[in-house]
Amino acid sequence: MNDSERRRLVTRNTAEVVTDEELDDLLENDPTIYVGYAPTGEMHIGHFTTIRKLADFLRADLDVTVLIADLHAHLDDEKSPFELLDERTAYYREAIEGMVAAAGADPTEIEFVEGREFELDADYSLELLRMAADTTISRVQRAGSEVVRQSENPKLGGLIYPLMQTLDIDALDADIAYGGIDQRGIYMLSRELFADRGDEPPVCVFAPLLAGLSGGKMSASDATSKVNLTDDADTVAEKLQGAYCPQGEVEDNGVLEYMDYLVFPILDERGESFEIERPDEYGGDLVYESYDELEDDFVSGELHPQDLKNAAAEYVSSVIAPVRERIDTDRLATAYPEKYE
RNA sequence: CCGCCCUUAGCUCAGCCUGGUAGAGCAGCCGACUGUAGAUCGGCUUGUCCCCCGUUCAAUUCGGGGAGGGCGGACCA
Repeated sequence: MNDSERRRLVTRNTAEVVTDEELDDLLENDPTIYVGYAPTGEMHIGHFTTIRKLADFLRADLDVTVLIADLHAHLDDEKSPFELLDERTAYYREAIEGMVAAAGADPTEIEFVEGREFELDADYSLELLRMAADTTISRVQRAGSEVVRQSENPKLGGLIYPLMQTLDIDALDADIAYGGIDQRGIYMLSRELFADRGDEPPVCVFAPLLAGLSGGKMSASDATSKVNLTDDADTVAEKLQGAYCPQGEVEDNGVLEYMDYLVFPILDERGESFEIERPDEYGGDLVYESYDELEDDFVSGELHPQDLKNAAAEYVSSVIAPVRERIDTDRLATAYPEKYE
């Protein structure tokens, strides 16, 4: 595989790369890339869009490491109780493997690591303390503001969080730090801290974040604003039916984003097209080979939101189906006892 | 260790002084209107009033204790 093809695989469907030049340099060798997920709430379709890209990284022949950041899950305002860390870690790993497989790659090629395996090592702890001694509260707060839960009475844990994430890059020997664009603040701080220590800063690749179905940002607490990986076909249809989707508008349109970032990339991989059934009175069925064609028709008014929603629900459901089937519901229940009695 | 303040609907809070089991805004849900959703209009729901004990016919309200949280003081050897 030549460099430009690798580059295309690594960067397609991303929100930002910092920096392009540094990435090019790395791709001349065999770079390692890592992404971390804190096993907090149930995984949803937003995770799928970032995880789907891991398949691209594997195809580009990168060394992919996935960190299940168990300590981070607890450190961030105790989103996960300490006692549930093991169960949630197991659930996250299983779900992530399912998503990678659903994206057409082999999950066994990924190296999975858990935070407690190395974040408690003496040298890691020492570096953490040295970093804490040298970093102001406001800088860390600002870096983590998009990721760490904000509250009136923030815990110390939320300040340690970005520092540990920075040390993880080093500890896992990652040349590239990958994550959602919400991670940008933390990784930009990481790059500065690396430079301060005289180390080579990581290249950062950011995935776009899916908008919420109710318009605006996706909210973890608003169940109707996102599709869960365990949602069945009817639930998916119900949620998409209720989605904010103004005719002809692309802005804040969650339904279109689902198509762009999730459905079309996967259809692409399978070599399938997007087919919309439409009553004759409205013009009959439609077929799209690419997202751009679909967006054009939507903007022009040729494609009505209701017809899009109907088809979108089916495709979204079919895309998450393999993940849904792979998730062990008993494990899910023990990982979230307050939700599944 | 000491002092002061806070804890009421999913969220932000009012009510408590002058006891009679509670309200607003937002959110949410339903209906109307659009071939979707939203916006708009109409309607509706929601509560161990942090816990325990006491006073009282009656406590969210008064008294005592406790828990959780916040702020300040003291200490700076």
